[in-house]
Amino acid sequence: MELGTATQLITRLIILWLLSERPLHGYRIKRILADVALRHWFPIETGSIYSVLKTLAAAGLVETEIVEREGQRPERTQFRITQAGREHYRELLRRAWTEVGRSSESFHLALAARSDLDESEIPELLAIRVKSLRQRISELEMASNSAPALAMVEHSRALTLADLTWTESELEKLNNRGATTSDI
Amino acid sequence: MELGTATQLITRLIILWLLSERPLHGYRIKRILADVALRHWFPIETGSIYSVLKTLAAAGLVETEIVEREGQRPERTQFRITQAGREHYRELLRRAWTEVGRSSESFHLALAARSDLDESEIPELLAIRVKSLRQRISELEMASNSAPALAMVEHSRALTLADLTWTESELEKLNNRGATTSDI
DNA sequence: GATTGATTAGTCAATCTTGACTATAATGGA
DNA sequence: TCCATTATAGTCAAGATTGACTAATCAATC
Repeated sequence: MELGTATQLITRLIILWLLSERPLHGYRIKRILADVALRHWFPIETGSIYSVLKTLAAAGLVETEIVEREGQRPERTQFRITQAGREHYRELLRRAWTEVGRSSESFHLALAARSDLDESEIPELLAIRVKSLRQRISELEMASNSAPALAMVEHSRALTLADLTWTESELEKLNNRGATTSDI
Repeated sequence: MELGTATQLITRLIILWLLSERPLHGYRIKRILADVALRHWFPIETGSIYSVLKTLAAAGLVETEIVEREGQRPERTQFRITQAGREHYRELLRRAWTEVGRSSESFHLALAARSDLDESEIPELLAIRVKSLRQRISELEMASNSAPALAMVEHSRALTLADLTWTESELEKLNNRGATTSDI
């Protein structure tokens, strides 16, 4: 079975990841993913959960386990990962380990289109970016550090730091240039 | 006017970016974006171009300039950015400069779900990742270096290098551990 | 002048994604 | 006891995205 977009890959991967541990119903998945720690890393909308479950079921990667109800609560459909699902999941995981994402960042467009804003705006904008990056880093430092999360956090921190370094040096270049031009 | 997904933001931004320079028709945009250098950074599918143009037109950010034909070729609808479109464009650019993307990477899931693959697979997978990252870096080094592209390339290179460093150190940790365990 | 292949300009059905909304049940407080 | 609030479990219409496909023209070759 083929996958479409990058979004789709990650969404399926997340659902399969949760189901690989134990059978779950849609709403439970929704609640698990709503947890602050997870939502931050893997944001998925409510609708997508059910949509993806449906697709996975159609592909035989997941199957309806039971339709049960607790007390007079609404019915809920529990899903269980199949053998095929487990194999697919592990295959997706291998790809996730090896493939380097080609995320098209809007910041890159900003750089390419630099001349479309007043050059005088750029230092302020970069300063805001620096602030955002610092904020992100401090968030990461306070992040929960259970063992598996730790690697994620550290990887993310390393990349964000590199971004910060780059951005700061760009900003400094501008400030120096600005200083020399106006001081002479 | 509000924007939905991150995908949507970048797609609109790209189209507005191209239109900010001169009026274009859909197919021309398609060809411009099909160029290797651009496709690499900002991949957009054919269908999305026309879809986004339609949305932008409905929002008054873009207007149909002329429907012309060259010789007996099919008609083509040319679009021109409006004043509102220019303002929106510049606003999106400011956001692109300042906002730090929260891209949900599947590699992070791979790290979180590390125990779902055999630990013995991990070194090979990391080695492949290292190779992919090296490849990406050498691609970036050969990349076209017109002035606006340069900043993009350097930023990307800095982040990819940080990723490489992180991944290599992770791999080395594993190799050392493997060596000591099996050598004693 | 016929055939083949590339180019042009875009369409559209299938699929995916979003998030506001529904309908019921349990809970807490006055 | 009654009412408001929150929790449960999901639906669905509206919008976004994909990419294979169409239908015509032009260019080159046989």
